[in-house]
Parts: sequence; C-alpha cells; structure tokens
Amino acid sequence: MSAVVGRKRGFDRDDVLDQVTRAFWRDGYQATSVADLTATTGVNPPSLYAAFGDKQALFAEAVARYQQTYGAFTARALDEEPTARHAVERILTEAAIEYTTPDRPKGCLILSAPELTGPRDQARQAVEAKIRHDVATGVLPSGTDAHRLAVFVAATVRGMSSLARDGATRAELHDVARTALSVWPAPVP
Amino acid sequence: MSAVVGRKRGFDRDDVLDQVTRAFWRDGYQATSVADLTATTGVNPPSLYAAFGDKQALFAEAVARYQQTYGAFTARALDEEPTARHAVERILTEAAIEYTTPDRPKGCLILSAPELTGPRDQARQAVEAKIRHDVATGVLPSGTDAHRLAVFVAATVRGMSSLARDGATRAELHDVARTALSVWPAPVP
DNA sequence: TCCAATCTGTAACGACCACTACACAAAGCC
DNA sequence: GGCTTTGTGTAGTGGTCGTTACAGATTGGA
Repeated sequence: MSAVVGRKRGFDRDDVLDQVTRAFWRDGYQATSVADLTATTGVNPPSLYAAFGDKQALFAEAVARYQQTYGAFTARALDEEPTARHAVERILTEAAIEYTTPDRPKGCLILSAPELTGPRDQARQAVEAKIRHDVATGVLPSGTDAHRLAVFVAATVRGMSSLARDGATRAELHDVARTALSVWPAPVP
Repeated sequence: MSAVVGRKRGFDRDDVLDQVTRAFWRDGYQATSVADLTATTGVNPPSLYAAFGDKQALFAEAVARYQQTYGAFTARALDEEPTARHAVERILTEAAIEYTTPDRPKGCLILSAPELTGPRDQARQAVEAKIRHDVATGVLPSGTDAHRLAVFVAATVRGMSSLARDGATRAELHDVARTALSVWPAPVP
C-alpha cells in the first residue's frame, strides 16, 4: 500500500490541498493556473503532479474536499433536521454565514464553477426528496409542489452565493434567506 | 468624420459584434479566445483588432450591445412601468423568457461574468430607487425596506440566470418568479 | 554501506495565448 | 493612370499555459 522506502514528501498534502481549494474557490478552475498554485503553495510542479495528478484531478479532489468541509453544512442540515422546513431554514441561514466568513473566498465553490452542474443538481434533488417525504408523511399539505419549491430554494441559494461574491454583507444575505423562507407553505395542523 | 477613401471593410461590423457577444455570453470572457472569435466570425485577427481594438475593448462593446438589446428588458420595465411592483413583476417574467430563449446562450451575460459587478450593482440600485420612490409617494407602506427588497429581487434574478445556465426550463423559471413575487408587500389601500 | 525507491528543483517541452509587422489588395481623389 | 488611404491575409512576435525529462537528494531495507 503505502511507500515504505524512498524520500519523504516535503509538504503536508492536506495543507496544500486546502490552499489549492481556496485558490480554485476564489478564482475558478480556468483562471487558476498551475503556476499560481505552485506559487501560493510553494510546491513545485513535479511534486504537485506526483501528489495529485493533473490539474483536473487536483480540481476534482479540491471539490471533494470542499464538499466535506466548507460545503458540508447543506448535507448535514438535510441529514440532521427532522423536516424539510427545518432543513431549508438551516441551509439558508448557514449559507448566509458560510458565504461571508472572513478570510475565506466568498460564496460557494460549487455554485460558482460552471463545470459543476452535477453536484448542483444533486443538492437540489436532495432538497426535493426531503420535501417530497414531508408531503408523503402529511407534514406538508398534499398540494405542495415539491419540485417547484426545491427549485425556488436552489434559486435562492444561488442568488445568495452570487451576491456574496459581489461583496454582499452577512446581514443582507440573512435578509434574503428570511424573505425567501416566508413563502414556505404552512404545515398541516 | 468617416473615412471617404480606402478599401472598404469586408464584413458587417454589427453582425460580427453580435456573434462576438453571443460567444462571450456563452463561454465568458476568459474562456473565449481571440482565435475562437476569428473562427466563428470568419474575421482575421488584424481586421478584428482594427475594428474593435483589443480583446477587452471588444468585450466592453459586446457588453454594451447586450445591454441595449438582449438585456434591455430590465431598463425598459423600470422605465415604462408605473410602480416598482409592476416593474419587478415584468422583469422577473421577462427574465424567465429571455433566459430560456432557444438559439441563444442561456441566462444573462452580465450576471454570468464575474468581472461585471458594476453593471450588476447599477441594476439593483435602479430597482431600489424605484421601490424607494413608491414608498415616498405612498404606493408602498412606509415601513418597507427598499434596500432589502431590492437585494431580494437581485438574488432572485441571479438565481434564475444561474438555473437557466444549468438547463432549467422556462416553466421552472416562471415558477421561481411567481414564488418570489408572492413576498411583495401589499400596496397601501 | 550499497541499493532501490521515492521525492525535489531546474529547466525545459510543445501548444496555445493576445497581439502585430508586413506586404498586398481595393477603394476614392487628382 | 498615379497617389493616398484603409482593410485583408499570412505569418509571425514574445509570453504563458499545462505538463514533464532529468539529475540530484533523501529515505528505508538488505
């Protein structure tokens, strides 16, 4: 499995991956050159390629890391909250915070990268499934259009990320979240 | 003023500018190379540079053209509609149509280009001014937070453009628009 | 201590980038 | 028909892109 012989790596792979993730997050895949990455990480090209493969593989790993750290709040909310309403409220509220955390790129890496349509749609599907479940179990009125509501949530989150990238404040994003939440259908009594 | 002597231009400047605009619209500024533009327009680099200047100037002119054509519906709505509510309803409704028109790039050029924060903020300011005017003239309740409402509209439009880029249908965008509009404050009776 | 294996730094690779020098073609004016 | 002016096509410019060949450094095992 792991190498037992040979010179040891001169950098912390996780640290470098985090720096790379932030670079891609801030500037996007195309606008971030390998030269930029070697400059910010201090790791020379051959070492970077040996550790991560080519630029696309490095980006893929950065995205995976993002989803498991900075962007994990969405999956957590869907997993831990009892109802779709609770989950979406938490997603929007935490998005306002996460998208405007100081000393980090603003907005969401996945929502900002044109090439990540897959992960985006997966997130929307997960929200939609949670809504559908609540409709099926009588938490939400039977007339609720799960797809429509999930698409609206997707639009809201995307709007929040875009605004954050343009420098919107945390308070402004919180207001967007609160306004969007006000359209949520009243639960079945 | 205009040149009276010399060889005439071998292409229609407006046609080429439209093709260039669509290329930037579809792929973005960075991802669109001058070689791409010469290929799609059939105009060789020296002619392109003579007619439009460098790539940045060409992009600026493409953006200006977009604002006066494909993207003019926003300014028109703000200009022609009597109230902020009417204007925003029309903006969202027409956005659903414009962002999903066949044989065109999807979404909005200005909302998709990271470098166009200026025009984006101008649009939000215009909406905000319209709302503020309605509050001042008693059309909207005096407690209405014009900034908050305008930012929410901005978030909605950005969300719609982002969804359109990912392939959302016109009906889905219409639903987003309708849902967002449902938060609009009731007018003063 | 010598070897095989792995990593590192230098220095390049060909491909593409935005951009242009230059010679020639086409236009109006005399 | 000259002459000036302007656009076109060819063929490049230097620079940056992602990627890697290669030689030297560093490691554990024999």
